[in-house]
Amino acid sequence: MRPVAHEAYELLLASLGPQAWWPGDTPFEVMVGAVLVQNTAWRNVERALENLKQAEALDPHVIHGLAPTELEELIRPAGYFRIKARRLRNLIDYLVARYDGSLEAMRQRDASQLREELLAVHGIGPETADSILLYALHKPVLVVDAYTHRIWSRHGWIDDEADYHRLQEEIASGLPDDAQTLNEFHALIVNVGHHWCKRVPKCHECPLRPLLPEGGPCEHL
DNA sequence: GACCAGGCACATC
DNA sequence: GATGTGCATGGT
Repeated sequence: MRPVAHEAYELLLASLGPQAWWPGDTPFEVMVGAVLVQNTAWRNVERALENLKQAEALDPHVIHGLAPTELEELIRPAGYFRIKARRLRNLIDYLVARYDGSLEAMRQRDASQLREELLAVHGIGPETADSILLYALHKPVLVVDAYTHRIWSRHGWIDDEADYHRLQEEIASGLPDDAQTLNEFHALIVNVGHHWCKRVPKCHECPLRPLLPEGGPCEHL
């Protein structure tokens, strides 16, 4: 029997198709988006990114030079704007100080070292770090988010209490170790999250139903 | 008007 | 170590 992660991946890819995911014109935009989307709906992040573009501020050195209140106003639509302005600033301070603002330079280092560096930045936790590694730097790293956790625990594939790393190991060990697949996998999971596995779930129509043992249940069936 | 959204740090016990 | 709380906007 193949790992459930791989079964889920194939099933979702077949039913939903390739996602071509993480909106963003440049790696830097993706990185900024990763901070702005913390516990926030993506549509709100879009407004904030649009503001930054309009102000021609979607650039490490420009943001670096912005006054704190200017940055806050630009990203306000993304919510938690004071906190996020600080977090973004911390991240960009690091990017400028260590890599002269170049994501290309950053990408030359290996993923485990970058992960440590990112986690040392105040305001960057495991998910944000992994999102940057995968979607901005194209490193083969699995991103685990609230949807992943919800889906896996509701189907009984992992203990409810499992932390980020345990869930990440559990799922990643069943998937090929390449950025393209891990990107696609997380994108498919978010798609399921958006449409079927919210707080109020629609399990009956979910494409993952075939993976339930006969008679269910996902916790909400 | 309540509830929710692709986290994280911090306080308190 | 475990549990609880603040942070804020915009859509349903």
